[in-house]
Parts: sequence; C-alpha cells; structure tokens
Amino acid sequence: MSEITAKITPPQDFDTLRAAILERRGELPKRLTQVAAYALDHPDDIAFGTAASIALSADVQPSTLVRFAQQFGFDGFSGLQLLFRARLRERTSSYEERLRALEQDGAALAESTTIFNGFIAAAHRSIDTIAAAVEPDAFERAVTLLANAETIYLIAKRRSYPISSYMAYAFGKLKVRCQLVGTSAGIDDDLLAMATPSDAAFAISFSPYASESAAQARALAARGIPVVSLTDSAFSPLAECSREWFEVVEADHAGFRSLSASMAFAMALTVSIAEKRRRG
Amino acid sequence: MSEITAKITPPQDFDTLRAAILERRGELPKRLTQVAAYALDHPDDIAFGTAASIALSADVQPSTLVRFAQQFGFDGFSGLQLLFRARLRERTSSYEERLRALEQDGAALAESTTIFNGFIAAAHRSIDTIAAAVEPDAFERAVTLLANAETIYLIAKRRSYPISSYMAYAFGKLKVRCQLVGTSAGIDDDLLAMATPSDAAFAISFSPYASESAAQARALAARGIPVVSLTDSAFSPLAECSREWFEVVEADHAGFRSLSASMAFAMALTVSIAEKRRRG
DNA sequence: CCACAATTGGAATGAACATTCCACATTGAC
DNA sequence: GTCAATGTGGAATGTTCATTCCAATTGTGG
Repeated sequence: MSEITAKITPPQDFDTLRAAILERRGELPKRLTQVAAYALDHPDDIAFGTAASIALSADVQPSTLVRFAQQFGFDGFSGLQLLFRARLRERTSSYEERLRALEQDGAALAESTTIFNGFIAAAHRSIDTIAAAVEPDAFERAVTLLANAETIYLIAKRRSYPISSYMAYAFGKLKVRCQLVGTSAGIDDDLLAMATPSDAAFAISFSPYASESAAQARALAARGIPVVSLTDSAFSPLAECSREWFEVVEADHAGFRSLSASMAFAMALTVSIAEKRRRG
Repeated sequence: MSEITAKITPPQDFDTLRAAILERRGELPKRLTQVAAYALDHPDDIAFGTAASIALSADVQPSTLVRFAQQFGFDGFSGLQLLFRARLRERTSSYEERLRALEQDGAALAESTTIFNGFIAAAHRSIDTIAAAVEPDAFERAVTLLANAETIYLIAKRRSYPISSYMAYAFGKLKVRCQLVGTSAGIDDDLLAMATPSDAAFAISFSPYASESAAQARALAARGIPVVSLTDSAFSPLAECSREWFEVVEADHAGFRSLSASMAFAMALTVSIAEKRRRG
C-alpha cells in the first residue's frame, strides 16, 4: 500500500501559483521543470492554447501538462489554465488583487461596506478601461472640433445629465460659451434651432438611450453641425451621426454604474477645449 | 436553385471585424443583431468563453453564434473567436505601452493627450484616497440614518450639483423618495420648510463653499433634521452641523478637479440606502 | 548487476465542444 | 388568407480535447 497523496488546495490566483512554481522549481523532475519554465516564460500561450498545442510548443506530452497541474493541487490542466486566463483579463487593472482581498472577508463586513468597496473597485476598472479605449488622435480631433465652435451645445438626458451639467459649470468658469440642452422641458428644440454649422454639439447617452437625445443629435448633424458623442456601446444611435464618438463602459457593481470614468473623460475634454482656445 | 452564397474572405484582424459588424448592424436579423451587440460590448467574454457559455450570456442559441460568424465569412464560430483572442493579447501590451508613455515625458504627445492622461491619473488617485479615508462604521451609520428617513433632501449647488442630480436620478429608479434642492432658484427654502425630523438631508459642498448650502444645512440641523454631508475639508461649514460627514479630496490636474471619486461615493451611498430599505 | 521506484511516452477513453441539420416560427408579398 | 422565403430553436453529429492508464524507460540504492 503506497502513501496517500496529500490533497493540497490549488493556488487561487496567478501570483500565488507563480510563487509556488518558483519555489518548487528545483525539486521537480526534468519534464515538469521544462513545463514550469515554459509556463513562466509564455504565460499568454498557456492562457489561449490547448493542451495539445502547448505540449507541442513546450516539447512535452499533453499528459505531462496534466501531471504538472496536479503537482500544484489542480484537478487537471484546465484548472491551472483558468488562472492564466484570469491573469490576462485582469492585467489591465492592478486593483483586482485588492478587490479579491476585499471580497474574501466580505462576509464579516457590513453590507454597506461591501457595496462601497464594490463601487471603488468598479470605478478603478472603469477608469482603466477608458484610458485604454480612448485613442489620442480621435480625442485630439474631437477637441479641435469643439474648440472651433462658437457655441457648444451639450445634449444629455437622465443618467448622463449630471455629466453635461458639470461640463456646463466648468465651461462657464472657463469662459467658453455653451448651452445646456435638456435642462427645462419644452424649449430644447427652440434652442437647438438656433444652432449653425459654426457651432458644435457634444452629446452623451447611455443605454437605455433617451430617444430624444438621439433625435436631437441627428437633427443637428443633418443641418451640418458637427456632433461629438460619448456613449457606452457602438450600437448607440448616437454613434452613427457623430463625427467623433467615444465609448466608455462603466464597470458596474450589482448592476449599478457610477459615472466616475465618464466624469474624468468629460473634464479632460472640457479643459482641453478651453486650453486649445486660449492658445489658438 | 438559389443563388450561390458568395464566399467572402473573413476579416483578418479585430478592428476590421469590428468595422464590418458596425457597418452591417442594420441589415442583420434580430438574433444576429443581438449577437453583434453582445460581441462588441463583451469582447472579453467572447475571447474566453465557449460557444455554449457565450450563447447563454447573450441569450441566443449556440447555432446562432455559428451563423453570425458565417455571416462575416468565417468557417464557424471558432474562427471569429480567434480574432477576439488576438485582440486581448495585443491590448494588454498596448495598454502597458501607454502607461509607460504616460510615465515618461509627455512632451511628444498632443496637449489634449497629456490633459487626458492627467485626469485619468487624478481620478485614480482620488479614488484611492477616498477608499482609504472613508471609515466603514461611519458609512454604515450614515446609510442607516438616511435609510430611515421618509424623504431625503439633497442639497448641492454649483460644482456639487451634478452629484446630487445623479443621486436623485438613481433614487428615483430605486423608488426612494427624495427631493433635489437647488434645482430652480427661489423655491428651495419653501421646500425645505416642509422637512420634518423624520426626514433627513444629504448635503454636498466643495470649496469655495456655496454659503447658501451651508445655511440651508444649518437651518435643517437646528430643526432636528439629521444631516449627512460630503465635503472636501474638515473646515467646511457643513461639517459642524452634520451628524456624519465624509471628506473627499479630489486630486486635481492643472487646478481642475473631476468628480470621479465623489461619484463613486455617491453611488455607493445611494445603493446602500436602497438596499437597506429593501431588507427591512 | 539486479531489484525497485520514479518518471515518461503514447495510445485509449470518455467528456465537452462546435457545427450541422431539420422542423417550426415568423415575416412579407400577393 | 395563402404561400414562399427567411430566420430560429434545439436535437443530432462528428470532431477535438483533456484526461487516464499502462507499458517502456530511466534513475537509484544495494
């Protein structure tokens, strides 16, 4: 009767696994060492490949990969691969570790604390996402477009209204003429009727889209007034009638989204426009 | 005999595919449009998931995913999935490059890019700061206080108004009665005169403080109505008349502050209050 | 040199998977 | 209202895959 192989629990995150691999590197048999080296050198390949393709690249047998994973407590290769995939997903935000740490002892905390931490984490992720998603060239073009306008019309309803109202406040301070559309019902269309092609509009709309905003943006675009927009999906009706459009996907916590990333974007746009005017 | 379906060559990279999807989004049938929207909104899920799991998330059949891919010239779903995986590989590297560029000198970049990166960085810092500054116990007390109120009065002017307007929007969705103060001039004091000690108020004010907000908060506190406040300094006139108060110091870029951290805080507070009410 | 254990290669297996196919539903034309 | 065409759901299919198992090989202590 041989010894019982102790069923150790596998690492829960990539960094722990990485540490475990490094620690046991010396004591592993030849082929497993080979796998260890390959895994640490080509983590992306592990994440995407199949056992067969990885085995080929690492010059071992697929079964060796399974044995390797089992050495570290996983059921099989697939379990280990999950960590490599998670790493790739989360690489953009270094706050994931922290979030996980927060979630682990989440049971002991008050619910409000859990919600608070959730929104903090979501805000971080949102900002990382928008930082990666906004192309500098497109941003520069949008700034130029709006800086050249006589009056900037800010179109936003409902969930996006707070953003435009803050932009209106900041534009006021910066002495940039703008007109907030959507503030009091009724006069919006009259206001927009006064816009000319030497003006410009900035429209914001998130799903579920306010049809009014889309209609107003379309109407302006049809009259030759350039429209720049901020939205949360390429499918937004705003995207198709905009000269430039930006996508911001606010991470959500429990289905609710804050406007953290949108706010940062809005301020960057506002200040950039004012700065461009001041210089030019 | 029907027409021969033209064997078009599939897109070779993600951006081309994305453009193709956007271009044809209008002419696609219902379920395929659904897939298109899901694919562009959740590209990471497409990259990692299996046809079955993705189909579940997107609320379609696996076969629909295959048909979708075939619409764009791929043999099947797997071919399309490869592009999503490639994107993920490249994105992480390009994001890292961007961070590196951000850390280096911004001289070569357009000014708007520098400003944008500045606000992104400021938003990150702000959120870190507020995460550390808010005490869980105080937050829980504030939530309890406001959850027990019949009507929540939201007091905010100028720079803090966008936050309260978003809270009002969210409270409306969550069926929590609230009253936004400061929306139209004149009637504010009449509104506040109706508040009773079974109500509560949430006041927001940043330097330079709107004296009106402080006066209103003081008046409410004097009449026994509990006030919770969010401000940017312990010396804020709001702090002294509040049962609970929180400090959020938004990091600034070139003297301008976004509201990223405040927004995250506001949403956490709003959702926590609604959740507490729902539970009992 | 032998016995024994540890390690490895590779075929066998069964599960998971993408894909195909067909019946049914929906849409639009006449 | 009827019919054709297109779109859709879900079961059937054949493939790919991870995993297991066992024989072969290598290493090791006596």
